[in-house]
Amino acid sequence: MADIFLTFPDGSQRNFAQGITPAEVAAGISTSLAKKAISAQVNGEHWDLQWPIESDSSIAINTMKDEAPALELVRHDLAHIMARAVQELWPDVKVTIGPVIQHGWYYDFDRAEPFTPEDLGLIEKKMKDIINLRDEVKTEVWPREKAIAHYRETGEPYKVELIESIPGDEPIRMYWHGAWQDLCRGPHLQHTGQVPGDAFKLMSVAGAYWRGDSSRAMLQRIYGVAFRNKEDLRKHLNMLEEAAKRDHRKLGREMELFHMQEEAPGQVFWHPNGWKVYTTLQDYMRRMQERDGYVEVNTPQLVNRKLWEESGHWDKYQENMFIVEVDEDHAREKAINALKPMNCPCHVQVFNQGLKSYRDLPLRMAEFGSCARYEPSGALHGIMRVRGFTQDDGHIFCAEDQITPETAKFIAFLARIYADLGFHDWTIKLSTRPEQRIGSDETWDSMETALGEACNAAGYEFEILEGEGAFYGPKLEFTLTDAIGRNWQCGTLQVDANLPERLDASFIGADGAKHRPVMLHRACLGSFERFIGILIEEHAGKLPFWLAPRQVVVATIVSEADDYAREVVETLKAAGVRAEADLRNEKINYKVREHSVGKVPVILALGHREVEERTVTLRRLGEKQTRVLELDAVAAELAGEALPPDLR
RNA sequence: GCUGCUGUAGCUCAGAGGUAGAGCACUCCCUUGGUAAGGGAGAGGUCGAGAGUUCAAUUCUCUCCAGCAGCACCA
Repeated sequence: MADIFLTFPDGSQRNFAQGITPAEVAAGISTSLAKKAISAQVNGEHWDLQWPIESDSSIAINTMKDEAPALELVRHDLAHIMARAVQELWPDVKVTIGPVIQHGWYYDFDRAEPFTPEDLGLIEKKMKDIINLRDEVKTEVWPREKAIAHYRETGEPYKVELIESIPGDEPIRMYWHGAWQDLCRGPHLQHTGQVPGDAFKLMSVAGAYWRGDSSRAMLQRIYGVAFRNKEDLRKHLNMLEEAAKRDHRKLGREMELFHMQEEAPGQVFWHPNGWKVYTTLQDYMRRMQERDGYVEVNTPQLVNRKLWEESGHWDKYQENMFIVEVDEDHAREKAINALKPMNCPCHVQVFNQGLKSYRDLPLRMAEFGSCARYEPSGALHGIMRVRGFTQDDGHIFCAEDQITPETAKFIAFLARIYADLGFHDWTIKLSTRPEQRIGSDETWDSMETALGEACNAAGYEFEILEGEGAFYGPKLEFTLTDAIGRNWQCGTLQVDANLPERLDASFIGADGAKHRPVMLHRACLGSFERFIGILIEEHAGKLPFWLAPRQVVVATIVSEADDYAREVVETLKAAGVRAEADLRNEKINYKVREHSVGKVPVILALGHREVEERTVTLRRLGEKQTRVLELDAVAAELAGEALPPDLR
C-alpha cells in the first residue's frame, strides 16, 4: 500500500500507510491523546476519527479543548443520543433530521401524541443513561440501495426520502451509537461517554414542518442546548434569564409605555410615557432627514384598489392587506379600498404631480407613513411584529447615475443615526438577483455594482447574499447587534426601476426627452414600533436620558419640602427637562424603589436640608451613591443631557 | 396560517363539578420617615366569548377570540 505524508500543526511531517485513520494517528502519538481525541481537522475539514485519509494532508487532532469542533460534536452526538432515547422510550416514533444550531441542537420527530414537559424529563434521564453506557460510535459507508432498503424495512419513510435527495456522487454514511443507527454525514465522537452528561438541557418542544414546507407534515421538534461543561450551560441559562428580563412586553407594562388588547390585535395603544419616547425619536428623525435634504410628505391611509392594481400589490399581496368595502346607500357600487401596506405608490403619486425636470433630481421624499399589514396571527410579537405600524420611510427618485452617490449618502446618514442611538456594531448585506426576476442582466449588473460601489465609497464592507434580492432589484440590508448579541435587521435600501414604470413616473432630461427615474426605497429604523422595542431590550429599559419618558422624579422626604419640590420641577421643566414631583406620603425608600423599577434615570430627593440650602440630592438609576448639588447646577447639567444628540 | 401550551382582581399566580383565594398595586387611617417595599383597615372578579353535557359549569366537551413558544411568513 502506498504511503502518504501527513503534516502536523507544528509543521512536522511523517509518512503513513494510505487509508490510515486519525484515531490510529492519535494512538501512535500517545495513549492519552488517543483517549482524549474527539475528531480531527484534515486539510481544514472536520474529520471523524474513523474516516480513512487517502492522500497527503495536513492533520490536527481535536480534543475537548478545541471549542468549535467540540461544541459541534457534543451537540451533534446529543441529537443522535436524544433520537435514540426517544425511540427506546417510544419505538413507534419516526425519526427525521437533527442538526446542530446556535447553542445546541434540535431533532424533529413524527409521533401521533404530543410530547409533554414530563416526557422531556424522561428523555433527558434516558439520555444520561445512554451517555453513562459509553457506547461506541461506529460508521460505515453504504450503497444507496442498501440504505434505502434498510429504512424501508425499519419503517423510516423520512430517511428514505432524505437518501433519495442526496446527490448521486455523495456517499451514504451510516452511524451507530451503540445498537441504535442513523443516517448521518458525521463526524461524531468516539463513544457516547465523551458527551458531558451535566452540560445539556432539553428546552422545549414545538411544531415544525417537514423540510420547512408549510404544505407538508407537521413534526414535533425538541430543542436542546449543550456546552462543554456545566459552567457554560449555567452561563447560557443566565443569559436567557437576562433576555427575559429585558423583554419589551414586560418592560413596556412596568414602565407604562404601551399596552395591547385583543380588540386590536397587532396594534399598539401608546400610553403617555411610550408616546413621549416615540415622538422624541420621531422629532429627532425629522430633524435628521431635513438636514439630509429630504422633503416630508403625508399620504392617505385608505386608497382605492385601482392604485394597488396598478402598483402590482393587489396581485401579489392581497392576502396581507386590510381591505375595506364601503357600501353606502347612495353609492352606485361598492368602493373597494385597502389600507396602505406601504407608502411607495402614494409617493409616486406625489412625484407625478406636475412635470419634473432632471434638475429636481435626486428628489428625496420622506414620510412617517402609517401602514397596515394583515400579518399571520402566529407572526405577531409584542410591538416588534405588528399589523399597524409607522415606517421612517423614504423614496429617493433619481437618475441611474445617481444611485451610487445617493446610496453612499444614505449609508452615511444611517451610520450617524445608529451611532447617535447607541448602536456601533452593525453590518451591511447586499442581496443580489433572485431566480424569479424582471429586468435584463445588464440592468442587474449595473444596479448591483452601483450598490457595492456605494458601500465602498461610504467606507463600509458588505457581505453578499446571493439571490436574496427583490424581484425588481437588489437591496442593502443593515443589521445591528444588540447588547446581548442578538441581530436585528432594521435599515434597508432597495433599488427599484419597476414601480416608476408601472406607475408611469417620468422626468424631462437635459436632452429634452422623457426619462424614467429610479426609486430607492429606504428606511433607517424600519418601523418606530419595532425599533422602540429594540431600544427597550437593548437598554433593558434604561433608555438614554434624552429618550427617557420621565427623566427626573423629584421625591420629597418630608412634606415640608413639597413647595420646594414644585419649584424644582418648574426650574427643570424651564430648562427643558422632563420632570415630575412625587409628593406622596411614602418613605424615600419606597419612592426610590418604585421609580427605580420604573427606570427613571434621575431621582432628586428633597428633605429639610435641601430646602434650607436650596440644593438637591441626586441619585442616578443603578448607582448607590448620591451627590448633593446646587439646584441651578443640576438644572444646567441635566438640561445638557436632555438635548437630543443632534442638538448638542 | 400550522403544532403544542395558556387565558381566574390592574400585575404575578393558587384553586375546585355545588356560583372564588394570596401577594403586590389601589382607597382610607396611623406614620414625616434620608436612598430599592413602615403599620393597619377597606374596596375590587359575568373566572376570555359562545354553545353543549348536567339538578348544578368558572371547573367537563365543542367552536370561536386572544396570548406564549417554535415553524412557515415578513413587499
